[in-house]
Amino acid sequence: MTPLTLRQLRYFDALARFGHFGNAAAACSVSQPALSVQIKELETTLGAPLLERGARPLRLTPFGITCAERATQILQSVDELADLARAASDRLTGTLRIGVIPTIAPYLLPRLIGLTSQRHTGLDLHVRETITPKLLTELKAGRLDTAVLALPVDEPGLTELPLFDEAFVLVRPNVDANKPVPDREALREMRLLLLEEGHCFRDQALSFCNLRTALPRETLEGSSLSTLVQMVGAGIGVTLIPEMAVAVETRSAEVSIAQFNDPQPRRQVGLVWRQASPLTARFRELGEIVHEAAKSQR
Amino acid sequence: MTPLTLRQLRYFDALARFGHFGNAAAACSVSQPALSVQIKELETTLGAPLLERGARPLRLTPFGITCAERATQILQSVDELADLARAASDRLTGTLRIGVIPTIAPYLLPRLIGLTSQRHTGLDLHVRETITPKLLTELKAGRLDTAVLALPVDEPGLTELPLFDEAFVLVRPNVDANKPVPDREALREMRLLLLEEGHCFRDQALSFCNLRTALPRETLEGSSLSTLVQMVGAGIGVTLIPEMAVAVETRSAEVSIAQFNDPQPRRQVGLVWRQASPLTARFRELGEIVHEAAKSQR
DNA sequence: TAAAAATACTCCATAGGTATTTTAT
DNA sequence: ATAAAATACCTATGGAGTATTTTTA
Repeated sequence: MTPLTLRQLRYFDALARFGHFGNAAAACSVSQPALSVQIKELETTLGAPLLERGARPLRLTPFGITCAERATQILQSVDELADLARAASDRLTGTLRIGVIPTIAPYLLPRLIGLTSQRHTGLDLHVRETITPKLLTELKAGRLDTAVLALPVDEPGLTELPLFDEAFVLVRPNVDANKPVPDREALREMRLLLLEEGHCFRDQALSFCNLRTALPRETLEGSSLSTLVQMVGAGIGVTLIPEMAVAVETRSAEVSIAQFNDPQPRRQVGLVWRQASPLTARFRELGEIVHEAAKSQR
Repeated sequence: MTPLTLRQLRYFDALARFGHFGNAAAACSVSQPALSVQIKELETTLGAPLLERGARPLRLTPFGITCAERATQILQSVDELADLARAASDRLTGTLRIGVIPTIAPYLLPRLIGLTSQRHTGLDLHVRETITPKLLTELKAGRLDTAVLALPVDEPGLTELPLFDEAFVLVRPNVDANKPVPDREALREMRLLLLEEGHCFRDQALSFCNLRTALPRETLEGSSLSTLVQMVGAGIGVTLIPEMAVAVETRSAEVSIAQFNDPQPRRQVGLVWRQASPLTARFRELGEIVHEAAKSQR
C-alpha cells in the first residue's frame, strides 16, 4: 500500500478549492492527468471515495468535504514549519507572499520593492493586489503571509500593526483651484467620483460625507484612483485620493489638490498577519520598511 | 528546490524520539543512510540546521526541538485523516493498534481476537501489552488507537468508557482452603505476594490493605499473576487476582480461591482513546466486544 | 579503536508528461 | 458536439539499498 503524501493533500486541497481538475492542476503547475492520478491514489490509500465520480459539476462526498478541511489545516501547519525555520534566521529570507489593497499598491510597491531588495537580499517578494475581504480570506487560508491595508480589520486570529495615518485630499479641476475648499456638506452637493464597490477606500470616502451608500446621481465609478483623477481632469467631477497617491496621480493630470480643513478624512494604514505566524518578529521589521517606503511618497 | 515531504517528517520525528540514526531508521524500517539523507534533505528545504552535526550523543538545535514538536503534531493529524476515512465506513477496518495492561491481556486477548476476527473480517489487530503509564504515553502520541485498562485514568484529552466492574479474589494454598476468609486487616498480617512496581494492579491490591507501599517483609514480587499464583501454590504466601484471571490461573496450580466479604476489592475495566479521534463510534462498538470477551472469562 | 553517521554508487519505483480515449452535458 | 476527466505509455527523478569512508568519544 502506498503511503499518504503531502503532494496528494496539496492536489486534493487545490481540487476542493477549484472544483475542477484542470484548473486545480494548473494551480499546482502540473498536468491534469498527474493530478487525477494522485487524487485516485489518495482515495485508494484512505480507502474511501473523496468525490462522486461521474458527476459534473464536480462534487465532493461528505467524507471528501471533511477531508478537504483537514488537508487544508495540515498543509497550513506544514507551511508554518517553513516559516518557523525562517523565523530562526535573523533576516527575512525565502518567499514572502504579501497582499496590498489597490489604493496603496501602486504608490507603495516601487519603493518597497526597492528597499527590500537592497536590505533583504535573497528575499523573494510575491505581491498580490486585491480588495480587503479577498486579502483577508487568502491570509487566513495561509496563501498570503501578510497584507498592507486600511485598519481596522478586526478579524479574530489576525494581528494588526498600525503603521501610519494619512489624510485624504480633494482633487478638483484646475479651474476650481481658487474656490474655497468645500466641507463635507458642500462635498455632498458636488459630483463625487468613487471607486467601484468593494474598495474600502470608497466606503471611507462615503462615510466622510456621512453617507452609507452612493447617491443615485453619483453613479460614476472608476476602477482605480488613476481613472478617477483622469475623469476629474476632464471636468466630470471631483474625487478624494490619499496623500500617498498625490505625487503619482497629479503628474499627468491637469487637476488641483486641496487639503480639507475642519475634520479631515483620514485612514490608518497597517500590516496584518496571522496571529499564530512564527514570523511575527519579521513582520514588525517589514512594517518599518513599509512605513519608510510610504513616507517617501508623501 | 525539493519540496518538504511527510516521509522526511516521519523520519525526523523518529530521530527526535530515538536520538539515534540507526534506531530511528530501524523504527522506520529503512536503512540508516536512507534516513540520514532524508534528514539532510529536510534541513536543506527548511534552510536551517535541525541537529548539531558532529555531536554524540545526538542533540537537536533549539529550532530542531520546536520543529520536532510540530512534526509530531502534523503526523498525528495526517494519521487522523486515515481514521476519518475508517470512521466513514460502517465497520471497523484496517489496522487497529490496541494496548492492554498485563493483568488483563492474557485473559482477554484469546477471546477478543476470536470475536473480532469473526465479526470484523479484515480488521488487523495490533496488540501492545504494557503498563498503564506507557500505554497512555503511546496513546497520546498517536502510536496507539485505544487501550484496555483499569479506570480511572483521568488524563486530559482522553475519553474513558467504563466497561465492567470486577472483584479481586484471594488466592491461598489449598491447605488453607477451609480457614475463614481474612478481612483487610488480617490480610495485612499475611505474606502478600505482589506484582512488581509499575503495575496498577499492585497499587490496587495495596490500597485495599490501606497501604501506600509494600511492607518491607513482603518484598516478594512477581512479574505476572501467573508467577504469583505458582508461588502461592508453593506455599510461599497468598495473593490477589482479578476474577477474569481465575479460570486460567487456577487450572495448573494447586491453590484455593476465596471471595472477600465485607468491602470487596474491585477494579473498573474500561476502554480509553484520544478524545479527538474520529473513531469514537467504532471504539464504542469495540467496547461491547471487549465486554463480551471478558464476560465469558468469568 | 569501536560505534555511529556521512558519502558513494547503483537500482527501481513512482510521479510526471504527452497522446488518446471515455464520459457527461 | 464539446469540454472534462480517465487511461495508456514512456521517461526521468528521487528514495532505498549495500558498501565504504569519515568522525568522535
